[in-house]
Amino acid sequence: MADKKSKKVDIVTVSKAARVSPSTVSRYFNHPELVKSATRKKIDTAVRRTGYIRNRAAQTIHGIRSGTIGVLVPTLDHAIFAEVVQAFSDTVASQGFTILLASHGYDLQREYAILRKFLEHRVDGVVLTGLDHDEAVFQLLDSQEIPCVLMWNYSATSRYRSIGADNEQAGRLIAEHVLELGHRRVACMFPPTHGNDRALARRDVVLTTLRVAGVDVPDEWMLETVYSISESKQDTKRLLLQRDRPTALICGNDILATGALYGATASGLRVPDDVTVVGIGDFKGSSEIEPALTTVRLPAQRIGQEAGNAMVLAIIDPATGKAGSLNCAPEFVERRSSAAVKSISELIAR
Amino acid sequence: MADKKSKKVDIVTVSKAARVSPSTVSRYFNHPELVKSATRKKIDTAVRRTGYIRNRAAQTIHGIRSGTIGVLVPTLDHAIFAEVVQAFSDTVASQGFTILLASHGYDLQREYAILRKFLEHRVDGVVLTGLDHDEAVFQLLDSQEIPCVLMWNYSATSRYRSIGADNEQAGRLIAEHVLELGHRRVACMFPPTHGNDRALARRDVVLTTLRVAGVDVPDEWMLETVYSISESKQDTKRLLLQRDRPTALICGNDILATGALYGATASGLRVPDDVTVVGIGDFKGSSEIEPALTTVRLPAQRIGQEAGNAMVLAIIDPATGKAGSLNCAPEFVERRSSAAVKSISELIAR
DNA sequence: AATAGTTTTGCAAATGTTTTCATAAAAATG
DNA sequence: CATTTTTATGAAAACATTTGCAAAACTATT
Repeated sequence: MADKKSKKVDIVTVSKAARVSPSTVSRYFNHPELVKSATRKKIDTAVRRTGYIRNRAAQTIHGIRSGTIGVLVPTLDHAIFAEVVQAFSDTVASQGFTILLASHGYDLQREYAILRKFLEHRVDGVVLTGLDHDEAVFQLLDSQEIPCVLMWNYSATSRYRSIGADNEQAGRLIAEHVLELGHRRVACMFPPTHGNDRALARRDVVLTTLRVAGVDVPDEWMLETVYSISESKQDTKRLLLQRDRPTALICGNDILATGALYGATASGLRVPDDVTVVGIGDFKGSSEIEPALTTVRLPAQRIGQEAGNAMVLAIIDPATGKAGSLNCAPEFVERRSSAAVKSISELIAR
Repeated sequence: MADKKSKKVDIVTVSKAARVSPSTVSRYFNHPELVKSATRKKIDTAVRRTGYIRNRAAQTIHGIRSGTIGVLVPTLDHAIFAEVVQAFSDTVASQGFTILLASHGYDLQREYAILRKFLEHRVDGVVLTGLDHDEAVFQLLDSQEIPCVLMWNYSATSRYRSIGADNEQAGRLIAEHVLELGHRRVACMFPPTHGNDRALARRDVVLTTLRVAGVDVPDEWMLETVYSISESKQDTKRLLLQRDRPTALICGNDILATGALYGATASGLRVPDDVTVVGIGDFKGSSEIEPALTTVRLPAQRIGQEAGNAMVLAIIDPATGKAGSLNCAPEFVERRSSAAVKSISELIAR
């Protein structure tokens, strides 16, 4: 099979080989029930002999769906996004869709450019990460009337349908846990919030929750640390080596928390006896690390699936598909890295 | 901008708005130097006013490149693949290409189906992961005369151009290190090798290198463990809790090694004093974990970039672009998780 | 101002499909 | 067996572009 002088084989090549008209070949693919089974057989062998592969580009200009979905993430380098994308991709692939993937590296200008490129490819739908986007992005989306879902974060009031976890809830859960354990001297470590509404939402709510409970985080305990285990390990060591150190460290995500755990160990401190460390995310490995990390689970896989299903529905049935946002609720997970303050150390600290 | 009754705006809508012919609008995009700057201006505002977005599908049927590259990985759920894909994507994006991404989950049948789908979309090139693929896949590729690179692994004799690291070399490096440290009682932990030529190559060469040095790995020390920190932690605990335990554990990748490190800690053993643990990969976090992991670096980012550059070159200049395979050499990285056997424990063991 | 040369533009054909409509073939009905 | 109904096929138009060619509009040269 698959020779035919290797010159471009199109639907008319096939139709000649099968001695039928091009229309019939087209029908063979799109409405096989309309073609007699004898003809079907002829075409079948012709397709095989010629090695014909359908040309979706040619279909697409007839207003037929392209079968692609544009997925735009900040980066794939954070395992958590990779996990979401993987789940999304699997879900839509089972319905025959392929994803066009691009990342903007937290640069909102690039996001607009990439979106345009997606639209040039006539994607059937678009998935964006997070709630905040450039106004131009939203306007472009509006003008194209194309299904769009904002994945990863949830907000009841998002401009487009959002499917994801409520970051405020996640932040509140972890802050409340730390408070319940009796900690009053707490430090925070969050990633840079520029162009990152997830991190911003989490940080704000953590701080507010603490403040409401009468706990203020001094500036020098308010760390802004880039998403990296090594940076976080460094910063944690610096933080904990001071004589006047916090009894708890709340990290904006589990990567930072992992680095913090390593940093504490490297400083000769025991977690949770000397210091409590908590994260947000429940990434892979968070449950296995020693000590296992107390965190809040953001159900990445479920989010990817739900978003995938929602997207496919919106594409194949735009009427029904316009349903609302979906909160894949974060869930507090208590493990070994957090413990109640020791009354003695608390006393000494005063 | 961007209204125009929101009905389909195509190149003729624009041409009418600008009072020129469709051909001129087409030229404006494809050969701007051929259109007078006054006309260019007119078209420019018309495009803006109508909110026109080019239709790549319509271009593609003229044999013009689609501007997409199909990328096929086993899964995105392994951070290392995500990293490679990210680097690849960034590299080709800077040249105007977008990637179509799909994963086959180590199922070679699916790989063929996905490749076909890529070809239906008329991708300009295809990237496959690893060296081993179904014969049907290669034949399809042959018949389509489409640029293809095998990413992640290197082999001088691969059927298509391969750009990646030499896994045998990686395996040899780590095995030799363990031997040099004087270990004779060594265990191995590798992922299932079915459909995974990377893992297979590594395991084989590790075993051979050991055997040549007179070290045989008994069956019960030959662990097959799924790619997962928790599984690996479990299996390691089981392995190390036996009274008769190895002095070194060679892991097929850093994820397994990470789990092994946790497992050792959880068993109350110290690394490297009680047992040496080494990995392959140098994943993110491997240098920060306590103790820092001795491993072999597979330069994921570089591989992604090189593959991206090679692919773009092959697409825009098929003549020159046919260069050979590229070995992004693995590099031994000694850190804290490995140490020479203690003579005493060695004596006892004998 | 006429001519030649150059730049800019438009017309029409081509690209690989799908789809509507009409016709031909087959099956069902009397 | 003739007629009607149903089913299967083909012809041609449509889709959104690009491009080769020729005509038109400028510029430069005399």
